[in-house]
Amino acid sequence: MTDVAAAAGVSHQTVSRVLNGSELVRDETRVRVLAAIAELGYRRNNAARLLVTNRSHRIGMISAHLVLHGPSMIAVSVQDAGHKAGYDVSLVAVEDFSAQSLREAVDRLLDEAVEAIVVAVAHRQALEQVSSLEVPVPVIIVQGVSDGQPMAVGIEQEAGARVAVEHLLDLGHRHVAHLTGPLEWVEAAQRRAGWQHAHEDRHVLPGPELAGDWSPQSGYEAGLRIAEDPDVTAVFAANDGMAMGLMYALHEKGRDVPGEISVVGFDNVPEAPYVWPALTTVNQEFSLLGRRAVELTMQALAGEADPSTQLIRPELVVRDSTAAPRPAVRER
Amino acid sequence: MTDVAAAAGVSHQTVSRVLNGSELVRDETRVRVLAAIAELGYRRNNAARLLVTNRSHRIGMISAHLVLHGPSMIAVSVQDAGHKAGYDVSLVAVEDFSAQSLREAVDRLLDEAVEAIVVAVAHRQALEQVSSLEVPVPVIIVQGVSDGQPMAVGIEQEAGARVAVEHLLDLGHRHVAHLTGPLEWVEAAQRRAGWQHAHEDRHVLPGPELAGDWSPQSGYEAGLRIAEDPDVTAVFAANDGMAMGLMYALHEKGRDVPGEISVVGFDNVPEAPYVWPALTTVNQEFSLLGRRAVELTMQALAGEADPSTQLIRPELVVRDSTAAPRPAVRER
DNA sequence: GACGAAATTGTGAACGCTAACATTCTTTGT
DNA sequence: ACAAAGAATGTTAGCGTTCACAATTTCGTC
Repeated sequence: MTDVAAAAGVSHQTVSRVLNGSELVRDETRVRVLAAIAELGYRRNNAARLLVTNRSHRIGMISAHLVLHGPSMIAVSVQDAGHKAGYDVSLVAVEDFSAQSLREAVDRLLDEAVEAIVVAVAHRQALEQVSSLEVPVPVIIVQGVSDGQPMAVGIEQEAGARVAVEHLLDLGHRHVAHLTGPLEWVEAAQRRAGWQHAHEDRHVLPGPELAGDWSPQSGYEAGLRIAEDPDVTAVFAANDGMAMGLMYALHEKGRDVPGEISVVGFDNVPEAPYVWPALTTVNQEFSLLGRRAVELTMQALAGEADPSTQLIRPELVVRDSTAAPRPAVRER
Repeated sequence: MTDVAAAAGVSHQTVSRVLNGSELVRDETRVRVLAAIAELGYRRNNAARLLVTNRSHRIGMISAHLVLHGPSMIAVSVQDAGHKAGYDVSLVAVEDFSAQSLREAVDRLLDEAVEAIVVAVAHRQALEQVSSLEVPVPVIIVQGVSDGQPMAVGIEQEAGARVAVEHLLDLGHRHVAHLTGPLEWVEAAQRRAGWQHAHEDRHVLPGPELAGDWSPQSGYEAGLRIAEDPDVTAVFAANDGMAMGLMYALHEKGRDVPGEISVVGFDNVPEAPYVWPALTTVNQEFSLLGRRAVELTMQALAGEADPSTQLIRPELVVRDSTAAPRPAVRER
């Protein structure tokens, strides 16, 4: 900077002012400085800047299970929205949800001088750990959010599950079976709750509940069992991957989808329209989620803490994997 | 740091020494300093550190199309491997491959004081732009790598494509059609080359070539056309998403897979085993790729430039979407 | 044509750390 | 017991910015 100042015949402070867009510098001077900067290929040292300003323009994100569609989309969208807001985003992936590894993740981010931390881990345990941690910067939650949680933005999982189940009930199915995600995931628990409540509202008992782990493999295994049960005419799987595994098993066992059994997924992965039959599922607007998360972060940074939870409502996408039950089934 | 020094009754330099693991400090003193650090909750300021050492312990990564399976896996694996090597990884996603946006991406990373840049963009144009850019740090390429390219680690796309096509030819198909990715992607071009060469080696003409864009949608459209062509008994799709769209179209048109037409994909996405029929595809070891990329980066940083290209050989995973052609087809 | 206010520019210190060198303690050998 | 070598610690000076304030210039006014 001193070199630039010398080349432009001004003081280093004037160079600094030009760089920071101060009004207090004559146009002519500004031009000279800019020219000197260009000529010398000068690039300002952000470490020095951070040292004195204490503002890193960086936010941290803690994430997990980035191989899964949802988490990875969220990570990308937060990163993107952050960049657009002029912030760098540091991502650290955790592999388990112990107090220790969360602590490490937070520490790593704090070492990078992040101004806020976005937590995108839907594990119940993780969220508890995080909220019990002493963190000297704002913490924003973007997954596994329940209503009334402060500093959080999420997708209304329960509403999404409800509309999926209601769609099936509306088609005439007496009840709907549910293949859950791992219930330690808030998302999974909320989708399950939505499934239950949809039945309760209509005063019918829900169909059988099977436990999955998000993987298509677990969907496949569940499918093998469902194929044996003549009473099941509709299944709501907690994500598309499991729905696909499930349909695979049904095919394998010669059960027709949707002729004999209807299937609904959740997530609307890009492949969903192209499995056979095209999967009816629930679409989540991840990019909107990222944008909202960053907006909230900016508010927190500006001190305008808005404690209300922002919730985004997902919507059902009807395709070919759902249909009315066969008349045969309805005879009584 | 001064506070810690005071609390421990030593000079700030001794604290610095403890923090940097210097040998030149008595055990007893070290313990005192550590205690003071713990008590005061002291955390060293990396900006100040970077300012004087000029080492950021950060590497940058330029990526694109993070919604796609491959790029996103690569991003995650590099990030992960980087962390394990003690480096933070800054990711910036580019949306087009103009000189300008690449320049911006590089500048953004340089502003973050990265010590090296990993480029994970398989677009031919992007790679050309990047190599023509003046970048004051080592640049490592991890996608769209061709043999003999310096500072690069990649997956042998052509070999992968070859083994896929040879599998089909071995099953007795006379030739194999190919659904390409966008050919500006080096990957797509290489897979296409592998498909061609496999045919050349056996002195047979390749089947028809159709242009796709990675999306299941484009696979679906290609599938509609292939379904009309009685001469096509086997298709090699350049990625799994297109393969899935393609199979969907074939189903829709009543063509049996693999009975009438065999299909091979590329990538081995998690859903591949659970589409119907389970997709034969080519598996790429992304986590290995990330590790290798970081190894190479570390070498470059240490000045041991190894100009040889590291290539990883992908392997075929045979599932149910491929079979010998029907005898009917082979009658002549 | 000189006065004051506003606009523009400059000066010195500080941010928290490490590098380089200086100093003070311990040993060790005789 | 004393020098010399080596181990452990301390001192000082930056790294490249911005901040707070001081100094200088410019301009409108009478």
